[in-house]
Amino acid sequence: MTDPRSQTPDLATLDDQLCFAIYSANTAINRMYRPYLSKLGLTYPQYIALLALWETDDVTVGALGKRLYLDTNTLTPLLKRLEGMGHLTRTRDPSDERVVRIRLTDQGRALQAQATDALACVHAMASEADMDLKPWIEALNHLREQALKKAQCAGG
Amino acid sequence: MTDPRSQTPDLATLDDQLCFAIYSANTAINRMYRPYLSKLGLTYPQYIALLALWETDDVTVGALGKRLYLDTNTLTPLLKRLEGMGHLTRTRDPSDERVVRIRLTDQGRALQAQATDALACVHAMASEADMDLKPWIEALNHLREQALKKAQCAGG
DNA sequence: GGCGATATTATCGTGCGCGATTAATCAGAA
DNA sequence: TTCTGATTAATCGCGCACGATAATATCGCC
Repeated sequence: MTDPRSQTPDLATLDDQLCFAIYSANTAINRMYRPYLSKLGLTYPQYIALLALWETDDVTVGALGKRLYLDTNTLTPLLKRLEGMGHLTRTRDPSDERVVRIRLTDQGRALQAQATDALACVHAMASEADMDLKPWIEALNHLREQALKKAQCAGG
Repeated sequence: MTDPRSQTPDLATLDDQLCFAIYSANTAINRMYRPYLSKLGLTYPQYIALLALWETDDVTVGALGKRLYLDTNTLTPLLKRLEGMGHLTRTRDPSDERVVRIRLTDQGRALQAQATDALACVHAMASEADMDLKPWIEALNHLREQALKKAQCAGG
């Protein structure tokens, strides 16, 4: 216990922190996508939302939020902006007026083809770094579930 | 090519996207930390900044920004809030009035000991999930560097 | 010394992310 | 029917992330 580092244990240094590694990797990926997405007039979260909609269209705000792990306080204004751009429509479900259904427009669907540049960039990065993305993605998804479980525990 | 999924190729599905895996893992980790940090009156980015300062104190805003991959437009208001809480001081360097030096107060240094709960939570998660964090962190740091390189390329 | 170029930090506007609250609708019981 | 509680979405305020711009200080060159 006379380790000189006992005052600033390894656990507390920035490079040893999982939180900083994920935080900074996320902003870095965001910055990598940004130039491609700005050509399409999209932000990163808007792109993420469109990814979900390209996969499953005609969903409620709540269902989309569950898919993206976001609440309506984040989604509603984001979706309004995408609606304003003409990429989707937001309409109350006549059979249950509480629900708002999100549907892509033709223009919104057409965006998917235009977004290939961003994807190509990621794969270029992966191949340059000799990385196989699949295990990464699976591991990160697993990590997310673990963290969410812990978050629900503590946050009650 | 008669695969029904040819209209929505695998590349474009949410769960196969590295960007979504990191994005959602980051928000999940954020949520895991939140209850512990809110007890200390800190936000997640404030905690990240303090991690850097606990490691290296008495730095300029610019140097801290380089360490955290953030610019002054993000850091200045964040540091002002930490200053307002009494965790650090912001003083112009008399030998170069352009520079602002950030120094932890005793109170700011004392926070490090109080932040162990958050760390314990991460390690509990890791052990429950049978994860060795070290290779993860190294790999994520590598990923960040690759992404930043790509970002500078494209955005340059 | 004076002046343009560079460096460092601060400011402003927009769009997330989220805790807290509110509003509107629906379902079911009295 | 009417009232109560639950569900769904929207709104508000604060803090971060960042592009763009501005303000101040320093340095190099003449």
